[in-house]
Amino acid sequence: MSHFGHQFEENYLKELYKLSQKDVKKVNNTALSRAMSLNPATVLEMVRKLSEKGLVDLLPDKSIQLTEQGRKIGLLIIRKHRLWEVFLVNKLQYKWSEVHDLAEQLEHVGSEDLINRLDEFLGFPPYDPHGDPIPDRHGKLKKNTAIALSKGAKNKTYQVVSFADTADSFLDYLSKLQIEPGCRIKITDRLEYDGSFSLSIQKNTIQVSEKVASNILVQPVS
Amino acid sequence: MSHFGHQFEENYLKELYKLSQKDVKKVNNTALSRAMSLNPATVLEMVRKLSEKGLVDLLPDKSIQLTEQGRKIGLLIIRKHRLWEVFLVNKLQYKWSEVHDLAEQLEHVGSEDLINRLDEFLGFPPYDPHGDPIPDRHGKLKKNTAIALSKGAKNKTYQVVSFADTADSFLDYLSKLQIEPGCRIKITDRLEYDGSFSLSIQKNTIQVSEKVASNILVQPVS
DNA sequence: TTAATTTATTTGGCTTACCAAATAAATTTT
DNA sequence: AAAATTTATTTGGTAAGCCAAATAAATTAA
Repeated sequence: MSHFGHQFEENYLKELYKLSQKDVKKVNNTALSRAMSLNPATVLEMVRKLSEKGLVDLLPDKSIQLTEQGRKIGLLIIRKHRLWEVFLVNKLQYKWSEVHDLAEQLEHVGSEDLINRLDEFLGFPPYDPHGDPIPDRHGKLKKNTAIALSKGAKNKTYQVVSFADTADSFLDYLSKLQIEPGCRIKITDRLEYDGSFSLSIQKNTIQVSEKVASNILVQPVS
Repeated sequence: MSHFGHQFEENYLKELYKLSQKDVKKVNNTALSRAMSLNPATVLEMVRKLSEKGLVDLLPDKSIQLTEQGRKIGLLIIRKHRLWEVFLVNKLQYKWSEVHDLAEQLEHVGSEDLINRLDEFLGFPPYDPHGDPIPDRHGKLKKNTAIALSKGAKNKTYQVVSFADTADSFLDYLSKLQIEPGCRIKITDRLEYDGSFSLSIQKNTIQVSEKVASNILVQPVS
């Protein structure tokens, strides 16, 4: 079934890359299984194959680590994903909240050459429509200094950079609240009871849960 | 493995559609197997599944026929394939001879909405880079009425559809003359002596040999 | 440190799309 | 019509990627 190229492999490597960015601690089998919504047995099996291929190292403490080669592929998939998102939004007039699922399919298509051409066609965009930086063709990624909005302080204003959760339903919810990359949000209050936030956005005040706030990545406005 | 959408199904339906166009005679299991380079047992199995899904009819004489529903899907895949080819050639500067494999991957991506947007983005091209007609969103397929430019009439304007000769050197020559699919050419004169043509392209007038003109496929502009 | 819990691993099984080889059925040659 | 050939179908088997349930090992709590 080489019909499918290395789609499965690529998804594992991409997820491992994401996890390695997110958490400081080691990535173990349970973490990866949960992140991918797959059975641990399945993941263990696959991870061993990746290890045989030299894409992953299985450390003695059972943590899973990308090799240099594996990291490169994971990052390439992220690059592809984000560039296709730019294409869908800038060229095909999709809303930024609609493109994730399509990009998940497109990210496995074709060659590195294709994505380099797409990059050029799009004018080498540095960020995707969600505000996430796009790795360049050498794998260089801009540093992201964003914090979760939930870590912000009352009465301070922040600029939205990107979102930690990329589910379409979440992005859809955000766009209905007019929360999008680049916009400004002031934390007007916080409810101790359930940790929820009152936010002021363009003269509207809205309420969001702590979970939502923790998935909105922002930068302090100077 | 619904992970892969209906990629397999789609390939069978696409191939059946192509066969139904090509040959007048019935399509049997052997023909389909050969066309797809698959074992007859494999194909029989799959065709039965397609039949259960109402995408294909198995006639008493063992011939395989697309149902209306199946035909629609097959044609949609062809539409997707050809539109992606146009994208790759017109926007990403691929050569016509390089795009088939990539288009075979892209044709299974995403939704009908995606391809309609792509269609619009590309300006509703009637033909792909190989000169094959692209079905419109309603499944209407233009009759391929392309003729060689050398068969055209003086003082008439034509739109370039494709090229009969696909040698790199020829395509290179054409692109230097700014002759490309979709562009308009008016035949301003013809030299009886050697059959060569005077053409007007975007306010420039150029001379081409009869041989060159015979390899440029065009459509009359109404 | 013992018990409880969490994590890792093994085992047996499922489904899908594939194949080779055997048999059955139909068609073509002779 | 009988023989030869081609086509259709059946049978048994493979590899991937997945899962549930059982067991083993490690970690955390008591």
